Amino acid sequence: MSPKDSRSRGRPRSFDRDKALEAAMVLFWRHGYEGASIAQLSEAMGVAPPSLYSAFGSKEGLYREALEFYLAGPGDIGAERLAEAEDLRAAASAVLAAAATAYTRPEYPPGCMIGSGGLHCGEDNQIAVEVTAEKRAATRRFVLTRLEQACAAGELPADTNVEALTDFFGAVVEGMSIQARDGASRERLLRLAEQAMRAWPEREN
Amino acid sequence: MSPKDSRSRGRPRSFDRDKALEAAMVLFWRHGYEGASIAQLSEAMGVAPPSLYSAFGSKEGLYREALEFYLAGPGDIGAERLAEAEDLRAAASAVLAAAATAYTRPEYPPGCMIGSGGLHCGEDNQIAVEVTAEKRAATRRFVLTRLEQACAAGELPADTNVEALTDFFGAVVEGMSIQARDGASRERLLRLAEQAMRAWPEREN
DNA sequence: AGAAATATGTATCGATCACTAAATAAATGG
DNA sequence: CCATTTATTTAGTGATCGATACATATTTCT
Repeated sequence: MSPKDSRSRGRPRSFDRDKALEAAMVLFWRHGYEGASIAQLSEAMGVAPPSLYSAFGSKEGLYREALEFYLAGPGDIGAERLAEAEDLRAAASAVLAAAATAYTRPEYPPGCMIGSGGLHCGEDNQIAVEVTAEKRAATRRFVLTRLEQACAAGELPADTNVEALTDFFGAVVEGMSIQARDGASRERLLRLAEQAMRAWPEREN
Repeated sequence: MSPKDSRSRGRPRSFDRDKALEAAMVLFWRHGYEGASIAQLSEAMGVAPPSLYSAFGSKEGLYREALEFYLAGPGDIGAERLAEAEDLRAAASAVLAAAATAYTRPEYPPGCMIGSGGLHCGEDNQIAVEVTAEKRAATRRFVLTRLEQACAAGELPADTNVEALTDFFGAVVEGMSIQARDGASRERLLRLAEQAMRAWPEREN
């Protein structure tokens, strides 16, 4: 099952699966699911369509793997630090700063592949919309769970509306992604994040 | 030039241009520029392709007119009230509330056709991305100008970073649009907006 | 009435879409 | 060596894309 397992039978794959995935990720990132054609993907990946389909199953399968590749690579803004940090407010600020950095990497397309991706598709490709939305939803669930814990532990004022704070936090991240796509600089996004943190409750104790 | 001008020569148009535009707007709104095909648009508008092209020139022309139709109709969140209101902070809050309402109308697709629209297209359709981004940019320019005036007039604290506040405000609106697309209720968006307003400076005088 | 102008319906256009059938190449197992 | 297995190459599949040619219908202008 694992790729480095004892060499399986048959002709070995002639391309680097991760390098191909990286190229596909960039194309989907920049042009969206429908905006990246198999012909373009095939060319950018250096993999002819039959091999592409043999390795990834379908365009949808390739997209799903590209999303995972993104989340584990340039799309990782370290949201898990919310769960580890002692100072939750500082951790939230650090996540926003990481987003500002991640969404303005000169070597990658601007914005977030997930936060502002997969929003629109034709009727035949709604699955791509759903797959991307589920990634956003998973992040929001994670943040909400963490904020509920924090509220119970007194790290947040007892009257905090954690759902509203979670939604707000997600909206800022997603809005930053759109503004990055519109050309906002890293510094500008960092100042946006600083402004947003004024809505984050201060510690009480 | 005007449609109700003295009847022009030639066979009169047999469909209601605004009704057709409304149908096109809804399709573009829900599926995006590339996700809405001419065949779907033609069917939804009740207008065969030759008449469609005769009336709107091209798919891009139809999209541009649908955007204007949207801005003047269900997409109007009353941003101009920022310029008129005495209490700028209350006006900003009202705009966010109007956005929460506009993005969750049961008779229309969720979210904002512009705020979270036209973000991704194939290389041949980048013009649609640019047209939509320019609408977002125009709104940001308007808000920035207003906040600069307010800062000069003492309606905002003198040390306010108006650019950061403008970007933040836009990000919240755009993030609300994405969350609406993801199924957030109107009430939830209103609470998000309320949370966001905590980052808006209080009056000093 | 007849000419000019504009819109409509029918029937497509070539290009591109996601995807694959068939033959060939390159590896392992016996 | 030969069978088996898997990947690659070549050359396409039918479907749909945005857009249009052409003939016809309906109006105004002279």
